Amino acid sequence: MNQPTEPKADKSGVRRHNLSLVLRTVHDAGETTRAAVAARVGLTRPAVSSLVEQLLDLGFLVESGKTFSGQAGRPGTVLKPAGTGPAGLGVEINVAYVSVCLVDLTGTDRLRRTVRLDNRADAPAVLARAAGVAAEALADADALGLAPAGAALALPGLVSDGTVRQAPNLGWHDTPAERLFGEALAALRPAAGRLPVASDNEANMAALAELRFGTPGTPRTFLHLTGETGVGGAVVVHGELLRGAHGFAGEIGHLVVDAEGPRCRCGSRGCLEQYAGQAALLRAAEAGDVDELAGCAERGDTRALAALAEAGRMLGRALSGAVNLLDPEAVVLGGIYPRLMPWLAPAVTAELAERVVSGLWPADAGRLRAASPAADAARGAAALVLRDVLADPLAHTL
Amino acid sequence: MNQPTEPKADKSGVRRHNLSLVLRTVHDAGETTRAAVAARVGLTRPAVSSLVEQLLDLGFLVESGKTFSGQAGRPGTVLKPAGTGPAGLGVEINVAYVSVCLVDLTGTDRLRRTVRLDNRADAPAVLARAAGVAAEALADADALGLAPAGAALALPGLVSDGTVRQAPNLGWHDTPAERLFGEALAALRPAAGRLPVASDNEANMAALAELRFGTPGTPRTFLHLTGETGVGGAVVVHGELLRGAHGFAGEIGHLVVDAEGPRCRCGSRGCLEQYAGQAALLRAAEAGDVDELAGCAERGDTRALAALAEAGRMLGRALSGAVNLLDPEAVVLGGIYPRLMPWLAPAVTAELAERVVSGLWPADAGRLRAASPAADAARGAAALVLRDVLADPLAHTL
DNA sequence: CAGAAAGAGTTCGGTGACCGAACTTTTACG
DNA sequence: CGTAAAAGTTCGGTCACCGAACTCTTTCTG
Repeated sequence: MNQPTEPKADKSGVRRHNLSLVLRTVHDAGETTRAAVAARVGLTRPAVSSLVEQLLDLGFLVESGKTFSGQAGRPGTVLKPAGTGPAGLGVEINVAYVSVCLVDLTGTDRLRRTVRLDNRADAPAVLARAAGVAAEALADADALGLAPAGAALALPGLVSDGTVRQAPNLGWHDTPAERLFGEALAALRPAAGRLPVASDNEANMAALAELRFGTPGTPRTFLHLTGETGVGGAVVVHGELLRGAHGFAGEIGHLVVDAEGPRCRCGSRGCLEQYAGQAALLRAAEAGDVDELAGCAERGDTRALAALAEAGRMLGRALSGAVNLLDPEAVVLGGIYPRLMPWLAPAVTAELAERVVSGLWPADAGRLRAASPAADAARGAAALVLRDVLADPLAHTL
Repeated sequence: MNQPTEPKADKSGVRRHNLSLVLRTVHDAGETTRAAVAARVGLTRPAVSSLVEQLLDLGFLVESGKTFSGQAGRPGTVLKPAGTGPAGLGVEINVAYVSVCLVDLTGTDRLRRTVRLDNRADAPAVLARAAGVAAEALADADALGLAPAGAALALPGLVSDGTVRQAPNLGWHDTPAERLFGEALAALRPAAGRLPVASDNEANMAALAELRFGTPGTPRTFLHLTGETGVGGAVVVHGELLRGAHGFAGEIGHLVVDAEGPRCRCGSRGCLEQYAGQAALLRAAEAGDVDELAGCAERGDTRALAALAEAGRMLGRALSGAVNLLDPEAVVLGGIYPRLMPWLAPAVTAELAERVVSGLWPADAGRLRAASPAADAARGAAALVLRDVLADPLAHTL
């Protein structure tokens, strides 16, 4: 009985909602006019005018010239999301690097800073180094005319409530990452002291990036797999991340594909990760890295092709379960998989076709797709911040 | 770009929202007063008074006496959901029976009518018979002071957009069930002509029933399995059914537990259903029905115990995948399983403990639970209707 | 090259829904 | 019996949107 009931509605709530609605409408369209927005969302033109005026004042939108429709009638004033002002700071911390980016409201990557370093170390130290990189980015933000509205961390592990519950690849355990990062950043840049910090699993962030920056036509309900050392997964339903009860949803890498298979570090046996993770794949193909593997496959190396086919079969098997359970419109493969698609896809597709309840997976083209190269976890993290801004622009002012 | 943008907010929308909010608050509490509602939802007392007055007028709430707090101060007027007026009509159509119930706003089953008959027949005929049973129930509704606000069908198959895409156990295929049922009902009872008809898969309806009528303390994010001829599944996240892109989500029965296992009628191999479905279970235990199976198990029959242990293992294996993917707070087993829990649960629990990513499934008591006997699909269907009423009481008036 | 038509945007009075302060009603307590 | 406390109501104020009427800018028409 103590769950926080959904909030009441009152007139200030109406205003907030409609400000967000108008901002998101302009954002989705890229460019529009007041009248077009009004027609789209069902508000009257005067109401939209008033909302737009406020959004202009606050720096979320800019006017730029007039439309040339060729039609009769007064041309409209073009509205666009502001390229200056509110921005999202995305910070990806991975085993071998930290990558930071600043993305503005138009969705363009205005600044990117990637530092290769070994993060399998003491969590506070790693987070302090990441905060250092972020601080450099923030130092440049002013010159770019950007005012970061928040920071988000993409982390390789189970994340809930701002804490990394476990991240085997980093050797972290119950690390309050948001707090540590926030404190380190505030120490380096007092001006950034009040910057809200969010965090999530890198697979979720990558999925968010795909949603926001992926190739047009990406559906809004999909499964996203990230092939890295292990196999990360995320579930997006109707444009929203499915986080589950504790924020751990999406662990596709530990779906069981062979009950009696090899022991996995998670304690189970025969997890997908043991067949389709980067480590397993390279071992089976006797290749040193993914480039080499792709090269071997291109040259028709039997061992490489067999390893890829087997990995594809296992991916398909695990995915068939996930598809039966979640009924997505598409499955998106990211990380190392896009490069290996030609050799993985046939086995994946075959397995899906055989194992998914019929009707649930019509063999349309494009239901199995490679992640967009533009969609990395750091940008996804920035998108998470921007999503908050779009959801309640007023909250990100002052 | 053509997706229906979320609706604008305006003042009439505020009113609708707050009417729903107040109604749901009273509903959740069972009994309250205006002042308590105001404190709970954050509206002022005058605002709540106005909203309550309208809800009283419309017949959604009733006043009943005064509170006796023993405290100083004027006692409050007790508010309750009306036991007369709006009601939900739930209709479950299964292989061997049709069950209809009328549930009022207090959540009590006011009328139940179950007819055993063989529904493996021509869909229009079956739906017409079901409409007949529903019409009888509606005929009694007046006497009970109930005004059905809608009907919902629980159907054993894949349902989307009011149509049964496939229902192997009934032999249906692309059957426009909502329309057929609605037309048959209108023919029998012209007064019910405008009754909106909804429909969903019976597993989803059962999950909804568990959510609404289950034992108190049922979490709001859970997996629900229904053991019947096959194995149905539903996913509830934060109190909402997860339906997926086309409405087919939740097919847990076809998760693969043994890639080389027996062929399933879905076309795949080694689906959970082949091990833990009623048919498979009875076959393995050489029992005629579930009662007999439970009896054998009670007497320590080795064959029965082995069959149950094996089914439990397979259930656990499939569930571990689903838990890794969805991070629920609990798993609820319904249908034939509650009766078999003592013999199933150990194997299920063991398998979950081994295979779920650690931390994601702490071995709390009550994370694996039997469905409440009060939660059947017909009541779930009625709950679906009532949920709509609670979400927008004004829409169900005229 | 007027004049009409059309579409974008603004002005302005109206309305509905909630807020807040003050008021009334009802109970308990000393 | 007076005071305190809580429930519920009354009433004026405010805010955000609506709708009709208006202005402004462009294209089309004869």
